[in-house]
Amino acid sequence: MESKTSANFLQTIVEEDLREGRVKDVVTRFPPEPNGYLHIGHAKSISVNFGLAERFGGRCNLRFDDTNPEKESQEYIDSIQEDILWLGYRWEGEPRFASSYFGQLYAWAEHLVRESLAYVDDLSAEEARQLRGTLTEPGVNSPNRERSVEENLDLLRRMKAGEFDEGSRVLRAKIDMASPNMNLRDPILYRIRKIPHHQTGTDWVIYPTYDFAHGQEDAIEGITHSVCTLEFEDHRPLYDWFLEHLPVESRPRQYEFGRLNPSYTVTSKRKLKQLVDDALVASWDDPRMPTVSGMRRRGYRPAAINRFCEMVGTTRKDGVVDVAMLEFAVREDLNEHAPRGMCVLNPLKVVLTDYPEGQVEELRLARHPSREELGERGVPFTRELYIDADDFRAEANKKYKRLVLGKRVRLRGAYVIEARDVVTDADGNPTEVHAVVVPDTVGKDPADGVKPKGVIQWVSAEKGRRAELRLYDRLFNVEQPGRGGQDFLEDLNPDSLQVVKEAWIEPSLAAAKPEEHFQFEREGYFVADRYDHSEQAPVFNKTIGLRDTWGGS
RNA sequence: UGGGGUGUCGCCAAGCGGCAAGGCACCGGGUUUUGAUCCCGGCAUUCGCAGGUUCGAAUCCUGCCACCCCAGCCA
Repeated sequence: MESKTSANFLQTIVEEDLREGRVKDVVTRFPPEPNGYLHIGHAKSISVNFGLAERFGGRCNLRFDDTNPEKESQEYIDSIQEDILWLGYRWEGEPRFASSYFGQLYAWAEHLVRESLAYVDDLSAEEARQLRGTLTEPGVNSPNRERSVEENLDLLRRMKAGEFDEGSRVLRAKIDMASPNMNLRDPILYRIRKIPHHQTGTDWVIYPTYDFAHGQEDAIEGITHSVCTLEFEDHRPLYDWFLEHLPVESRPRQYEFGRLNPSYTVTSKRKLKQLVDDALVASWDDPRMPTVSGMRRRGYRPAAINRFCEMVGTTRKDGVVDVAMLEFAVREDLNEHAPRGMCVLNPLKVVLTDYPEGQVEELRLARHPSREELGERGVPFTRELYIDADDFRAEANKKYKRLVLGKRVRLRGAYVIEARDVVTDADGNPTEVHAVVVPDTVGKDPADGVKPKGVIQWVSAEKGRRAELRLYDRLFNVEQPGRGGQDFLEDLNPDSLQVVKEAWIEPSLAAAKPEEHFQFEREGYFVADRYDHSEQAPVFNKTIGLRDTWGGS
């Protein structure tokens, strides 16, 4: 099960820090802003942060980086916790909130003012942008840059007291307007936002920016290794600047790794939100979404997602990972864990003309081909059955290993049958196949030595149950939706959802519990829908098809 | 055209001066009451390019090239 993987660069760093005594205990954190649902990229970050702590006997905090009440909400806070727990991770103690450090952060802001390292600026956003310079030209100092400590302190306190309008003033660090690193051109520490915060209500009208908050939050919590993604690399000098100039009690270090971008999907929150808002998908947890809750509803198990995250590795390289790798992890996991069952998607009736009417044989079939401990289930066999329409042809070449007129096929776990006749509709499509049972072939080959070439699934027409099946395919048609500056919606796959209203399932399947996983033999892996499935009205979502190496037809 | 990163098989990824791991995908073959699983085998004389150092380089040096990130009072 455990495949051998060499240590990644983060593990190497931690190992060295431990060995050299730079840190005693590893403390990491997963710091989402509660402004959306977690997706596969977050799962990777969770795997990295919790995984690092786990591997070295340390701890990992969950911290909501709620420094901007504008786009945040309790709904997201709840879903994020649910998703992390579902993935199988446990954070240290209670969830933390950046907002609970607002008092300390503010005190540190005053400290910087007193040290003449921060000032209140009256420039409008537009004016500030003008003075910031460009990537190739240095910026220009704000006319307010040299205010006295007293005046700055007074202004800052009045900002906090709510005396000024939104946008009229900000607190900035006094660093270097000519720095080649844009983040060091007097970055903003506080801005005025007169809207209620989901945690602190109306206590505050000024909010710290990410830059002024993150490193200090890490320091407060005693984080040793603050791991984030590559786009924050340029922020590291600023992260360090604050820790150097503030009386913090610990010294966290920031490290960055490359984001996880699977092909054929999108992971930007903006795009995911648009898919939901424009009703292109049903919800954040639509089974086609790359969200954690979407993958859950689709039928991916946490083990598969975690395995995938490990499989792709952790490096400083940005790239696109083939979804086939995720799909492999999902199949590998489900192949081992999902009990088998039979389901007919596109029913074609078969009448066994020599089988007694009303007779029912309760066959015993293993739930899993290699895991005996999973036991057996009873499958009723009757005179009238359904097989898949694709599994019958009046005539076919020798490569076709299913039922052909005049030929034999094995009904999975049951008898070998031989097709004798076919009834067709006006268009010549088969509507009913008449066949006979080859005697004494349950668990045995035919006595006459004429072995069938193939095996197909079937469901008793009398005892089987109807079920709704939701078949999902990739949400996008191209590897990198929107690549080349085009609208990513242009790349949507119009056939990503297909609903089969009346599939037939073997009776025991109706009793499945929501979120129970199965392999419908020869069709793929399915999961009983988390919300819509019931014994009375079974609903299954197709997680993923079986690997199919059959070339022709 | 400033700064910061990254370039090893179609994709991911080991490798850190001694002569290219592994996984996914793909292609063969075997087993099989799932055209699944499983099992065997194949798949980079070459490491973005060009020079240089060295007995010896993907690994060191120099110079190019390509791609990604940064000019939110977002994170």
